[in-house]
Amino acid sequence: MGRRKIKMEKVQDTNTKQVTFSKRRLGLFKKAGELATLCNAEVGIMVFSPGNKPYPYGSPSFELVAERYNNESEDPDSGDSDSGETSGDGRATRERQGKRICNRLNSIMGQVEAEKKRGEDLVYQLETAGEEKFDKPIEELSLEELKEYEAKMMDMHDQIESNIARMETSSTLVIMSKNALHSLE
Amino acid sequence: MGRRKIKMEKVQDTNTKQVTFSKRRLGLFKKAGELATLCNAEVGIMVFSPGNKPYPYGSPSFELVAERYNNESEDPDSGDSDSGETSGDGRATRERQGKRICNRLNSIMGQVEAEKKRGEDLVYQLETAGEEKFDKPIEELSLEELKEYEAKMMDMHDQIESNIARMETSSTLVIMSKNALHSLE
DNA sequence: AACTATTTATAAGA
DNA sequence: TTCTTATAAATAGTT
Repeated sequence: MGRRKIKMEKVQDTNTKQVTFSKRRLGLFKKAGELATLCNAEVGIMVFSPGNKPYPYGSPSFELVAERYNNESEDPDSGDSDSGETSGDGRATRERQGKRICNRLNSIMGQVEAEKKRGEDLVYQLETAGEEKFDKPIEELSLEELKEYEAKMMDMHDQIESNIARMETSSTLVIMSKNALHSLE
Repeated sequence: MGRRKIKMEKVQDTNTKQVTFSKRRLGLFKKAGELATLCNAEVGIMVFSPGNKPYPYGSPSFELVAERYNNESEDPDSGDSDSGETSGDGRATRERQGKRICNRLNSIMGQVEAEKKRGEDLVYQLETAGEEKFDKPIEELSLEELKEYEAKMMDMHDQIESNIARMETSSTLVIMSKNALHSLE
């Protein structure tokens, strides 16, 4: 799957092995998430790196999936019945449909607003934690590790803030769409 | 990865969903085996189908990997970097505590990385959809298009909510980690 | 950390 | 359903 085909045996070069592990672990987790999303399945993965570091993944969470496995043989009760889509009404009810969609969009807008506020609180929390963290000197190694975590966390914040910003843009589109819907009535 | 690109949402057709589940579950397991072989890692996977049937995979075995995870949650001394400390006096105990928390943080970060990757795909999809809608006057948006757009917004909302929930966990752990490290002084 | 040349996975089709 | 094939996606080696 790359420039060359590789033999399915332990990668010898330490650096290459580390890179391969990172790439493939991420790829594996992505595939797991897609399986969960596409097929409405639950997936839990635990990976131990050659350095014996644990890397869990779970949808909804590794703990829940593992727990469910442990509790197996409890309830073989299974009900995967999908809620069937109600078939369309007559064409004359277009207006009512439009209003229903408007309500739904309004609801979404509310959730977006709440999400935004929640994200801001979170950023504040983490920034505070980050500042306090460096007030007092800690053991060298631990400090280094914490710095690393902080950097990763900031990246994550940027990512999420960016997502929220994009959602705002999308929200604008939704508002415009709502106006378009109104014009249909 | 096939004849056509598919949307990352629940497959509706029951038969198609079954086929997709089988193919992708096998693909996931294969990838897991390759990761284990190439990188000398240990991998355990548990999948619950939409029909709630369990499909375990493990290298060396799901049970062993899960058991190891459970053991290390309680005995963090088997973490990656060698501290050389094996006795159980107060300082060593605190060090273990700190390391356990650090390991946990690393684990969560790993999961977040994977989610981030998926989130980026989602945002891209949403943006693409938004641009397409701008190709024509907003008044010409059909109800179908609006519904589609709304669904994508919901997906994105779920994604962001999930990311934020994980961030909350992470920030809590950072605070705990900070406290634990302070207690080393 | 990005970037391609390739290999690999897989969505439809037979 | 199992097999095939056109295409999307993952990634090995590179910069």
